[in-house]
Amino acid sequence: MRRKRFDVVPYDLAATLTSGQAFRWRCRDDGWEGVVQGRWVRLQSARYGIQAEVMPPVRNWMWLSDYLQIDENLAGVIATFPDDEPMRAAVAACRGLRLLRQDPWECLASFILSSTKQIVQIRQIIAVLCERYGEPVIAPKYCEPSFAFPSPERIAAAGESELRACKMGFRAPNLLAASRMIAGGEVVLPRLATLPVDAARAELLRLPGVGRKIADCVLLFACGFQDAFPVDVWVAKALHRLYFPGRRVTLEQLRRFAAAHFGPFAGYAQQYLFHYTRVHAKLKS
DNA sequence: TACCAGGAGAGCG
DNA sequence: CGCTCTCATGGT
Repeated sequence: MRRKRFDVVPYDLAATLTSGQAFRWRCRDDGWEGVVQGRWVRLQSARYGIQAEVMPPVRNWMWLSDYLQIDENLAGVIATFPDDEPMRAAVAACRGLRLLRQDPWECLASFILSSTKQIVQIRQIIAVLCERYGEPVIAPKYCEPSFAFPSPERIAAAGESELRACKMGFRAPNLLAASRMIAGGEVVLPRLATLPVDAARAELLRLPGVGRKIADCVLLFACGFQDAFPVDVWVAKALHRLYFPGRRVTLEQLRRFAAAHFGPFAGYAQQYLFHYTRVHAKLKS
């Protein structure tokens, strides 16, 4: 086992890993276990930040510090948020919540599977998908077998009925067709980060099952476009309740408001609103 | 049981 | 345009 200490404060691991941006982290013994770049990882929060454990060999830690966005200046990000009551409340309630920088394919596939599903269910579908099609990953003996996220080629080689057997329902044909377009080089995901945001979004929108919301999730969570602002049912509810109480507002109006109101790190602000709203909904019920 | 879930896409007036 | 319906499945 190789250990690494990341000095980064504040960093709320639990909130970050369970706030609906990534779906494969599991809590065990006061730590979090997952797979990043095909490597098994265990993370634990500490006073100084994060303690990481991986299996040897390890050449460097860039792949992990990049994924965790260790070098992001969180205070600087938050300083760009609008100084209004909703954002103050969200920031106060979600101290240390951060955005990850994920693999574009895993992110895209995960969000194709996310539509009209609760986060618990999304996690289940993805777990089955990885068990059936992912390459085995070397993990400590005490762990049950773990798997990498399956490649687009591997999913493209599956049949629609096989995928439906993973409980993904009507999302199966979308995931299959998208996999085939990626595997065939029709859309090149690693290139998206080098494009202007509108061009990158247009590329994603060519994929079946990918509309504005899912495209924005991939742009934000995987391509580094920190002003991308995915509006899902939760964020729409939050924006409506907090900024347009009692008024009728369309989805497009909410997007335009968000683009104008939340600044260069709008996507970060969105994650705070999303998590804040969900935690509060949970407390109220 | 009924309703809803980090939507997309087609069909309609 | 803007609205409605369907798609599949399971949690609460």
